[in-house]
Amino acid sequence: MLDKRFIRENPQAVKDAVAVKGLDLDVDELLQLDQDNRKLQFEVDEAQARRKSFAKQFAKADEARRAELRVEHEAFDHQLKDLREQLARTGERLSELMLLTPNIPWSGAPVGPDEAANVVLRTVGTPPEFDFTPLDHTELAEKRGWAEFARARKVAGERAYALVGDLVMLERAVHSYALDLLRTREFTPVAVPALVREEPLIGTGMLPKAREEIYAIPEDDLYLAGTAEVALVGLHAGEILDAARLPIRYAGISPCFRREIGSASRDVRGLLRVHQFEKVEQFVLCVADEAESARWHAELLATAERILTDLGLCYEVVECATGDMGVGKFRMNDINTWFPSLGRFRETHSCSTLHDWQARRANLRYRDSGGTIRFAHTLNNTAVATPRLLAALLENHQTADGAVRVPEVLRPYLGGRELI
RNA sequence: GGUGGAGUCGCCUAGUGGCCGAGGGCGCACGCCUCGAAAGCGUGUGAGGGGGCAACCCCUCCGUGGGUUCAAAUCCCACCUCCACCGCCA
Repeated sequence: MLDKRFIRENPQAVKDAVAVKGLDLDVDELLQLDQDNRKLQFEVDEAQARRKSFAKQFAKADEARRAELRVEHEAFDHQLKDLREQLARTGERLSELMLLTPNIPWSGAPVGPDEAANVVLRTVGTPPEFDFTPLDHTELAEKRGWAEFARARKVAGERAYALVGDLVMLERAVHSYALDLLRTREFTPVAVPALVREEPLIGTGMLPKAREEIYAIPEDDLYLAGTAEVALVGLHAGEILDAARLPIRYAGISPCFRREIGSASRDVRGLLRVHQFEKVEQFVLCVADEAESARWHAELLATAERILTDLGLCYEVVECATGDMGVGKFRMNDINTWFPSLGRFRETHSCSTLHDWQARRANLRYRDSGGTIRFAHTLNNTAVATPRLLAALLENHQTADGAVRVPEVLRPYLGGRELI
């Protein structure tokens, strides 16, 4: 969400953002509604003031005067009710549109309608070369008895999987390693609810835009979150934090659920695109300073890169285009990891700065040293998301005899084993 | 799941229809006092929206949403959350 005052003063910037992000939002309608709304607000305020003085007169009046006042009030009351209804209507429509206002993307973002316009900033590491025919992760996992697909689908439908044996231990190792690394960087581990209410989904910007991507449990008015970010922002929604508490750094862990409606019948095989997965998420809540959040963005990105380097994986860092970054984002960098079976890079991490767009929705503020209340900046990036990252580890570190070399950083979590 | 109780300005609390335009205490800030501090005394101390060039003014908010009334923190209804006890349960 943007500041109404900003929209009023910079309508063109908002229209440009709508255009480069490929959105459908009538900014002029929004401006008109905003104007109407303020006019109505003024009229209601005036009427309300009259009503208050009315009630006061009434309290002091004798019975005869009261009878008169009652008659006068009745006419006036209709008017007030009518104004209130009008205000409620425009207010409702206005907030609907406000929830659709995009963040203004940073000037360095490539302009383009989708990921085809993304720009690769750097490639780190080299894809492995095999002197044997490598298996894809699905074949390898099945060969080693590390996953159940057919049986899992009996239980949970398409895209379902069950990890088995050493692959479970590897998943745990990857998560433990990521959490430990983040703890050394003063990120507090938080295990958050994945089952969430509507408010935090609106607060983070997942709703109303991505409704079809989210599992809903209507009996209980709950949803399954697609990322820990939902709960992490939600934890502080509505609060006014003391600036001394910032920056807040969380390593959020949670199961993540995605309906993958937009990707129906893509990547249905294996562990690349699943409905339920596990993620360690990096999250930062900091003061509303562009330089400050830019520094955190760089650090979140660097940490993710460090993780991939530690895991011995080859990756590329991408500057995401305006049309790919999503409504709320100021800047987004994806990290794509090399998958031998695909012969290309696939997204494993996504690093985003939202400026105060998310904080405005979640009403998440802080009091700065001068006592001024401001909306905070929020940022997030994947640390590790499995099983997609496990698939990368299997494929990149496989040996000729169907084993997988364990990256050194994971060995302490696997009883020192070099191979699984 | 059942029964009972509760949710007020950072914290504690007063407040059963008009004097609440929300009182008090704690905390905090500033001032006085002091060599300095503590104590004491005094003053101030929520958020959001709107109007005006401005000093300033107005409106909304007492968990949330409805309702009753000329008038609601206060009465009614629903929901949310918390507490206690009972039942069930990984």
